[in-house]
Amino acid sequence: MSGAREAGGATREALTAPVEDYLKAIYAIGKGTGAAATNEIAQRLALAPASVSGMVRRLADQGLLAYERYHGVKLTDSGRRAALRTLRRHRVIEAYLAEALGYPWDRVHQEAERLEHAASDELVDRMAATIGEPEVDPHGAPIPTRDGAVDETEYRSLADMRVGASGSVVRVADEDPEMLRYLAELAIVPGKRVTVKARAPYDGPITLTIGRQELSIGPALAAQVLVAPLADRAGRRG
Amino acid sequence: MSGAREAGGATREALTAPVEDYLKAIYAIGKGTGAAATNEIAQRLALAPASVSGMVRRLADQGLLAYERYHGVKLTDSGRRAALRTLRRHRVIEAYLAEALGYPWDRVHQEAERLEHAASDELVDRMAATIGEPEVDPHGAPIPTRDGAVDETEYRSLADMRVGASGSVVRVADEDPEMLRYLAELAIVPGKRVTVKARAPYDGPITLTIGRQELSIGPALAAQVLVAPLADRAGRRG
DNA sequence: GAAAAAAGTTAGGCTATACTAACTTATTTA
DNA sequence: TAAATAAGTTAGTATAGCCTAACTTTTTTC
Repeated sequence: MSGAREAGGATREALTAPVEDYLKAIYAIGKGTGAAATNEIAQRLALAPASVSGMVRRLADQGLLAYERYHGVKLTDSGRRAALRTLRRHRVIEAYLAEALGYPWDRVHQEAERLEHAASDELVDRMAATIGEPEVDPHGAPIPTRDGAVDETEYRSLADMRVGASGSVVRVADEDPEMLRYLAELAIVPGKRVTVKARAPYDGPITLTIGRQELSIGPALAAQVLVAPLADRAGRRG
Repeated sequence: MSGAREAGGATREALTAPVEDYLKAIYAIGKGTGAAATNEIAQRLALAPASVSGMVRRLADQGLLAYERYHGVKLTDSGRRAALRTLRRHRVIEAYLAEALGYPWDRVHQEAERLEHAASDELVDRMAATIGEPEVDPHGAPIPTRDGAVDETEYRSLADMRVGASGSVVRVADEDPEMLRYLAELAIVPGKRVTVKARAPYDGPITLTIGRQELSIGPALAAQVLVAPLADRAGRRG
C-alpha cells in the first residue's frame, strides 16, 4: 500500500517449491500477458491435468492467478512478480554456476531447478554481484532485475528464418542437456553470427553458416535456437 | 553389493529434506555411536515427540535407523553415511558462502540449512575445490570427506576449563546469529588463543584473556566455545 | 517396591500435493 | 447444428509430515 517494493495483495510468505514451479510454467506459457491452458500447464510440469485444476484454484484463492473455470488462467500482478522472482533466482544461479564454478552449460539448468527454491534473495544478489550483474543466463535467457523488470523481446527462431537471412544467436532452449552438448559442438551458442544458406522442403534440414563453418540441422533443433535478425534484404510480413 | 562406494542397504534415492534433518539431528545427538532419545530429537527439530515416533519408525523400515520401541534410536551404517553426506554439504556450503561470497559468519548457517537439501554432490565438490578443500566450516566444525570420514575429536568447552588453563579456540556453536555476532565482537573465533584467568563461583562470569584482551563472559556463552587444550599445568581427571 | 513423574507411543486429524476414473463443458467436424 | 472429440473438472484416494489428546511404558523418588 505504501513503498515501491511490494505493492498490494499477496506478499512473500515463502511460496512452496511446487507453487513456484506452477507460476514459472504459467509465466512461460503466457509470456507477455496471455492465458495458460490447464493441459499446457500439466504437460509442462509433467502432471495430470486434474492435479492442475486443483492447484490452480488454490493459487487463485491466494490471489496469484485469475482463474475462470474451463477457461485457463492468467497471472495476477502479484503472481507475475512471484514468477519473475523465481525466474531471476534460476537464471542468476545458472549464470553463477557457469561463471564462478565452471559448471558445464548443459547441466546448470538441472542444478538451478532445485536451488532456485532454496536460495535466498540475498544469496542470489550476492551471486549476481560477484559475477558482475549479468543480463542473461548461459543460454541467453534474460535475467529479471531485482524489481521484476525483464526484457520480453520475442525473437525469431532459426527455423523461421528465410534463406539468405542473417542473425545473431541470442538464446537456446535450456532444458535438454544432450541437445545443449550437441549445440555447443556445432558452436551454435549465444553471440554467434548465423546465415541461413538453404532449406530443404518438407521439413528437411536447414543449412547454415556459423562462423566459417557450414552445417545442416533439422528443423526441430533449429526451432530451439532464437536469433536476432541482422541483414535480411527482403520484406517480411507479420 | 559390489564397488566400494555405496555398501549394502539403502542407497541414495534422494532423501527428503525432513528425513535429512532427522538424520543430522540423530547424528548430532549420538555423535560417536550413542543412541538418541525421542524427546531429544523432537526438541532439536522443534517438533512434537509424537511426530518423531512416527518418522523414526519409517526411517527404521528404510534401514536408516535401528529402533527399539521406548528405547530411542541409533543410526545404522547407511543412516550414518547419509547424515555425514548432509553434514558435508552443509559445512562446505557454509565455508563457500563465507569464503567466496563474503557472507557474514552469523548468517551462513541459516542459508546452508536450506541449500544443503537442494545442492548436488557435484556442486558441493566444486565449491569445496574452488575454496581449496577446507577442513572446517566458518565456525570450526570439521567437514566430512567425500567418503564419509570425519574428525570426531571431542573438545572441552571454555566453561569446563580450569583457572590457569590455556587453549586454542577450535569451534563455536553455529546456530544463533546474535551470539555469533557477539562472539566476533569479542574476538572469540576459531584459531584464537585463550587463557582462563578467573571463575566466579555460583555460575558466575568467567574471566579470560584472548589475544591481549581481557574480558568476562557468562558460563552459558562459554559453554558454546570449544577449545583445544594447550599449556595446562595440572592433572585432570576424566 | 509402589506411587509419581517423565518419556514414548498410538489413535485420529489436518494440509499440501499428487493420482485415477468418471463426468461436464467447449470446440471441432461433418 | 448434432455428433464426435478435446479440454477441463469433480470425486474419491494416497502419501508425507505434522499436530493434539489419550494411553502405555520406563524411570525416578520416597
